[in-house]
Amino acid sequence: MKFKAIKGARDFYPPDMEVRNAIFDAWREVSLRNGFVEYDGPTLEYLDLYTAKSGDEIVQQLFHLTDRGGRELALRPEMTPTLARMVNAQVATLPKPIKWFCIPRCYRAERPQRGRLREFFQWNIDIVGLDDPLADAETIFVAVDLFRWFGLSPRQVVMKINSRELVAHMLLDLGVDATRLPPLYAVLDKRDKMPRAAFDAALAEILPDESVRRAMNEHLALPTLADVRSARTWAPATHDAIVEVQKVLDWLDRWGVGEYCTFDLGVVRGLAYYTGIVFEAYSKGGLKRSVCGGGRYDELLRVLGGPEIPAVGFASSDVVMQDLLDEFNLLPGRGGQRLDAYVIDADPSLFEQLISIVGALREKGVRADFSYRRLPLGKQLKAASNAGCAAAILLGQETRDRDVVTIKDLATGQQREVPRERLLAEPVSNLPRGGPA
RNA sequence: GUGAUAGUAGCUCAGUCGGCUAGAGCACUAGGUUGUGGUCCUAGGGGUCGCGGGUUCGAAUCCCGUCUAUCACCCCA
Repeated sequence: MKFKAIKGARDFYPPDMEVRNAIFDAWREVSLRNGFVEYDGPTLEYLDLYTAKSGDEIVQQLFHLTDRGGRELALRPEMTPTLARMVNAQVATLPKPIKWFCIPRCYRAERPQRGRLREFFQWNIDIVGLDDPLADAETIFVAVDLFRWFGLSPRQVVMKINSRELVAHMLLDLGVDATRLPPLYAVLDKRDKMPRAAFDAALAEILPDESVRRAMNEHLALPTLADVRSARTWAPATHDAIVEVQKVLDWLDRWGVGEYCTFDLGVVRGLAYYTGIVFEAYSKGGLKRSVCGGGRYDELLRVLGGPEIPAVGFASSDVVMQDLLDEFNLLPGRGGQRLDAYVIDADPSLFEQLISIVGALREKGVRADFSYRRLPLGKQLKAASNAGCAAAILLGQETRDRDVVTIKDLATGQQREVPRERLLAEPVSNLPRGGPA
């Protein structure tokens, strides 16, 4: 092959498109049924939108170009800066809270791996303008609601919930210097991925005081929120953070998804801008990858030139979602095209009538097709089956003599005659199943 | 961007101590079948063995480079 798709990009053949659409449909339906509305923005943005948020290093990790006017542009690596820009532009007039979702195509100039490509789709859910644990809880609920949509059980996926604020205040209470927190988050985020010795070494570099390290390791290993609460006498700010996490967990219980959710002090997220609740969903199967992640980012809109306005949200990629569904055999079947009716002539002399009937059916919203070649009846039926069709409509001698057509249910093999006029007047009620959606 | 492993038909793979026109299953196309499909039988198309170079009388097979994929780093927005 002389020409290939570029590295880390995918071709979507019709069967792949079916899977992708099934995931998009789920994302869209779940978003809508939770009260979110869809938005979108440009794929290309000014490069500084991303450097303002993430610093200059980000440039190495995204595709960027200079246009003919000398402007530095970038293919969007994520949606949040665009969201912030759009919200900031109309922040005075948008009714709050803003509940928006988006399914953007995004680009990252990284080395591709499983679950991680250079071109991918992301599902983004954000609530802007509501500083209340209820918003955090609802955001998490939406992610879990998607798992339920696909039939994923609490035995297959888990939503781990934590709070940056809680971790921060715990560490301050335990004697950690405030300036050490950001580098600590980065190390803590990788705790499960690195060997124990490497973790200890990295930790010792940030926290030279061994007694502080020991206290931290002890307290961060506490399995439940109740354990944390009773571990020692915490400062008021720490106590407030505990109460806030408890509220989120209580709301999720009340919403009926408590079984999916668990408190986990190990989830801190690598990103610098998270300010409160953070969460990550994981497969409980072999897939050792986070399938969606997010949290509260109350500073970001201000950093990007807007007012101080609270926000919480998450993102999840179609690549990881597909891997997750595949792992549990929940990918929708690749059934081929869906047709309602395949119209067949038993004799080439009926072909012109066939075309008229196909035209009339299509006008009524019936997904109808036919064979271009005048094949024997058996071959046309075979073509109907291969097209994934519910019904065949046969035109034959009976059509010529009595103006009736024969409708054959391709699933059961049963067939019956129907006057042509009746079929065309009420095609949906005369066809075995399917019909316009 | 760094390192490791792999690449044979659309898919899953056989074939390598270097040797004749490179194979199978599935899929695809056609026929068996002039008014009844899914099964079955037969035949066919499809490969510069990822690409380029080297060694050799001779390379799918050995060597180098490169591309792509996978894995570990980096990063994970």
